[in-house]
Amino acid sequence: MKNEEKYGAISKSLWLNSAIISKHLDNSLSAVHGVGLTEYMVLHSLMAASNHALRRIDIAESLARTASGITRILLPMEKIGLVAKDVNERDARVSLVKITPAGEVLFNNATTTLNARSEVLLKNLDHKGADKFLALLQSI
Amino acid sequence: MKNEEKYGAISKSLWLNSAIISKHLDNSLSAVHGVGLTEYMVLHSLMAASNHALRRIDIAESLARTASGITRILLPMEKIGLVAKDVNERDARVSLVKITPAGEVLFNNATTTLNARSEVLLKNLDHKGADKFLALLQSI
DNA sequence: TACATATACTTCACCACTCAAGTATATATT
DNA sequence: AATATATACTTGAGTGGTGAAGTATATGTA
Repeated sequence: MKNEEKYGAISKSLWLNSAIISKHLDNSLSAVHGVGLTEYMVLHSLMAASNHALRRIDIAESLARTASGITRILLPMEKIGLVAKDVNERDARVSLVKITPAGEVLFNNATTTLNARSEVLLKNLDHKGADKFLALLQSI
Repeated sequence: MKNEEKYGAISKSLWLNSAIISKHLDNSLSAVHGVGLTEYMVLHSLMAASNHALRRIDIAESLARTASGITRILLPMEKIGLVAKDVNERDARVSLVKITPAGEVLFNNATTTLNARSEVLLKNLDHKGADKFLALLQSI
């Protein structure tokens, strides 16, 4: 019984803080740079990839989105020139995505915003309920 | 320079894990109970409130959503009987929301699902990159 | 070689939001 | 009491997704 209660508190701390934090960061990015957290994460994945290119389905899995969601997200990103299509010569089914120089610039600027915003968020959270969040993660 | 780098890693760990975790939990709740993480959080807020009732605008703020978003989320929740409207006699502008018995049942079931799913997630994350996440939070 | 099955997307119809603008009620100022 | 301003929503138009079904290419099996 006591373990159940304890784990319930851990779980709650996890979903509550995760949801609120990611939503706040998403709002900040949208307001300042016109891209949401998902778009930023796509750029981040591309930056981390070899050749700065990835398959759509791999992006989907790593971001916990569906393939169709990635298709829709990439469409406007291609239009404004943040990413571009690339072909895979060995498999005509895949449509690789690569980041453009403009995409890299936006990614770097957005990273600065995100770092600043994270700092503020962590301080705010500390006042309210972040201590539980921390305790949770230490206990894993 | 070194501090900047270190904080950058902390920030990244924060947004990446928060976004992925909340998305996974959202997906699980939707699949099992037909409600998303936002709806669950609304129910949670109501359960925690005195009289199990809240103003829409307070829900919006605590969940980092807009007032109009809350209006739209509550509409289907009212239709399926998870919440109900209540009036504030002192201020005719406010439209209080209260949780129904059916809402409480769903909330309790969803909590069980969420706890189980959180446990799995935390274990999975440990394999990949949760250690950074933990290190981050310990360092705050 | 032919056929079944799997993979990598894309498209359609729909839900989950956001911002800007509108409505109704409350509060402060004169 | 009259008017300006603020608050608590709601509505319209548009973006960020989802699941199911469709298309094109690849792979395994007889």
